[in-house]
Amino acid sequence: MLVRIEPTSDAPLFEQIAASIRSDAAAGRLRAGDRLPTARDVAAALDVNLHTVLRAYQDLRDEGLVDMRRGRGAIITDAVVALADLRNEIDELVARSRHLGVSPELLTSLVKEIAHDR
Amino acid sequence: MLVRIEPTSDAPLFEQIAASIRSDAAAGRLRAGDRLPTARDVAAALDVNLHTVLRAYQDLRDEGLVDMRRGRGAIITDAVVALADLRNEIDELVARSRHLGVSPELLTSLVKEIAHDR
DNA sequence: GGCTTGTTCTATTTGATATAGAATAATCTC
DNA sequence: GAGATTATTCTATATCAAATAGAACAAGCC
Repeated sequence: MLVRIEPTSDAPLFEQIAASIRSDAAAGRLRAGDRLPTARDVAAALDVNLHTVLRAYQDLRDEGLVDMRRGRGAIITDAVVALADLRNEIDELVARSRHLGVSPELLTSLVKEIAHDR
Repeated sequence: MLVRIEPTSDAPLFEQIAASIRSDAAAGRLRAGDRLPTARDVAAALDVNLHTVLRAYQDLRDEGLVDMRRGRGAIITDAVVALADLRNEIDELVARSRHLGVSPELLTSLVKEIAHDR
């Protein structure tokens, strides 16, 4: 499994790392029970600090996508199944939003608000 | 029109202001051509800095939801129509996501990534 | 001309980001 | 059980972006 970051992107490193893994999960390239590479390995491979990778992993844990334990590493949870199910619907929503001329920023902001309300 | 902020929320003020207006727009409480209260009025009413309100307004402009010009103020664009159309679909996606046990954070992150990709 | 309104400039404070080192505790392997 | 592995926690620091703030400016309106 390969974690990718964009050196030109202005998004924080830890967000890029998390996004890379989220993306793989939603695309079906990661399955429940799969182990992520250890934070130390990723840090070495990308030449970033261990804490930066762990911050990304912890965000993924907060989202419920991975399970973490010391000595064992980070493991993809069952949430990945639901995620793959949702993926098509998200694609459709994004496509429809684009067709209506609604900007990605506006769509994203609204989904965020509605998802967190109540 | 009433702009609301949550003093207890840890979300930035400008985001709360933008969210309040976005929410009104998506719910149909704002229509194309409607004028937002002037930034100075909102700043006075909420007792926040003028720049904080303008930052919120400028974000809404970047999203395409309002049109701004000096001397005239901030006016809701046609994008509000598409937004009301999308609202139901977003509600459904959020409901389905919740039913599948996917956290709001994970859903939001994924929508953001998919909407901004390509 | 005078008022209103967003825009721009400069400045400061606060918080997030990223890095670093070291100690710790749970888990696995042999 | 011994040792290695791995995430966790703690302290610390340098850098950069976010957020707030005051004042002057320029476009639009009556």
